[in-house]
Amino acid sequence: MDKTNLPEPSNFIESFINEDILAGKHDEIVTRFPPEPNGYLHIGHAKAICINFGIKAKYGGRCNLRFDDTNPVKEDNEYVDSIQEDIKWLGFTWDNLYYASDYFGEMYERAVLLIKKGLAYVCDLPAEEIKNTRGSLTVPGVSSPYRNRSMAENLDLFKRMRDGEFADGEKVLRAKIDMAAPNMNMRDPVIYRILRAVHPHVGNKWLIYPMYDFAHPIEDAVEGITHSLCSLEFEDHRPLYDWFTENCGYDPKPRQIEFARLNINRTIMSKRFLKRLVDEKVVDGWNDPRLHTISGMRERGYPAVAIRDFCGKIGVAKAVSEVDIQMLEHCVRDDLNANAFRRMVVTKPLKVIIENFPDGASEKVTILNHPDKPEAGSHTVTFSKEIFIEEEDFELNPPPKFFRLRPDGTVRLKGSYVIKCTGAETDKDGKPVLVRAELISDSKSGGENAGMKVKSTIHWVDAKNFSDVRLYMYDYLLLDGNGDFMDRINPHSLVILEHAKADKGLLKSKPYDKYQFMREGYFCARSDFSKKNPAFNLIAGLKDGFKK
RNA sequence: AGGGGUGUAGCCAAGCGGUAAGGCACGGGACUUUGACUCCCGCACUCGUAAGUUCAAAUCUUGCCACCCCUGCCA
Repeated sequence: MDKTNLPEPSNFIESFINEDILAGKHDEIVTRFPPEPNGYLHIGHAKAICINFGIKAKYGGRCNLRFDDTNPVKEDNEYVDSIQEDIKWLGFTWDNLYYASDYFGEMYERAVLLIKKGLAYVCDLPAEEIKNTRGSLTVPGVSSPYRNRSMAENLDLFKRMRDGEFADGEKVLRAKIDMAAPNMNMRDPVIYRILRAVHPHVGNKWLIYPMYDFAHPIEDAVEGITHSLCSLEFEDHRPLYDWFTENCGYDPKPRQIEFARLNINRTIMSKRFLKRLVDEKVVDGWNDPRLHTISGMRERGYPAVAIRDFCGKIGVAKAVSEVDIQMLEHCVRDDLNANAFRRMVVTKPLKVIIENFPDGASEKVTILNHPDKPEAGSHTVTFSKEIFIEEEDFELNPPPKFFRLRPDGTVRLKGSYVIKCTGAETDKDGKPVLVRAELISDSKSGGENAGMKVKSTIHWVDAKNFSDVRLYMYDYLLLDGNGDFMDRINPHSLVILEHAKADKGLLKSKPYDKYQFMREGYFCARSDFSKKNPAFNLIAGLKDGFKK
């Protein structure tokens, strides 16, 4: 590493890395993302992924993907597949793909080494007894009666544990550290347990499985990880982590650094709850668009770049915090606004009849796909005597500062004419059901009066040529105080819109399943991501439609 | 005989002895074929708190307060 030209650190982790480089500890910086394949990745994982892969990019180093699969009872290959897909979709490429289970032989050997050093022993205490003798936060633990078995006996017993001579749970291997340590993790932690389970990656090759605290430092050391980044709850484990790398004879040793995990208000990110939502069929699966799993967000139409941008903006620190969901939405809007194709959609249709437009006639109107990027091309929609506008874009008795359509008022139809309202029909409740208007000739885009000033522009759809689509906009799932699930309606979110009317160019095919609209990358800014605007048209973006 | 962490604006977050970056949110204005976007302007005399050291403290010292994590054969 060039010590004279270190990258400017943007957080405390990078400051540590720079210090280590300056101290001459490393030639190359190596990180890893080590998920346990026991669930789908969510936005919280995205933070860890961005940090680890971000360091790789910044320091020109490496970053591995490693499945931390040391507990076969919780893991499944469905998850190893989804995790890879999600990381790739987020835009990252790992240097190597490893499985912790491929190191089981190495780990076994290191455990034997600990026994030979007198630093580990086989304990026959049942789980309950181990718990009882561990002491409490304020009371020291008491030593296991098996703590002083001879090295030869320990070696023999451990080998027989491996060979299947004992039942599950009958014996464990423990590190011999300090039963009186104030740090509970150091009170002779279990490092191997007997478990008869088929492992998704290594099958039934092993009957004993290493525990996280023992396995993780070895995994990191074997791969030459220089900086092992994890979340805050592992701070207490760092002394153990260092104890294992030291006593198992690894050099150089990886350095564990902890950072605060991501919390976002109003969103569920705990794997336990996510799994419950899926298992209890509250949602349709791990990729349900209402979820903030990576696959759910992909399904909903979040651009990957927005998620990366978000992770960069929230920073990395050690204070427990809760980021406002608006920060995420801002990042989404930012990308959509810059890149998404514009399309018009009317979600609550109100019919307008243009009285001075010939019956049965129809005109073509060309609209830029993106207002700032003519190179993105354009699309054509039709205009005829009857159109739909948004219900809320017309007010019979407009409040002050209402700039859209009103009796005798004018408004610009996006990409088309300026119209003047000549009347309206209401139902028995006084709610407008039909608006009459006339267009101002030559006010059409490109026409002589195209430049005429109007207070506002609204979106519309030709009543003769629209696509009838079902739009489903879900809010975030929330938990109530009792931990039971409930749906909550977001003030700026529409829940279910049965029949929206969209300009014909918008959708490719029929019929639409309920999430297709979002999957195809269209966004309704008004409902999904609008800050507050009462009348804003659909910002639509084809997923791959427009390359920046 | 508990231990380990963290407190900077409504929400994130820089800052590491020289007089409080930036983003989100919010408020005001300009612009606008969508009131969006964009662009300006505003938004912490103060950094959990109380003392102390210093010419100078968010930064150093001490006490106190608040919150988070730790007693799985989970990770």
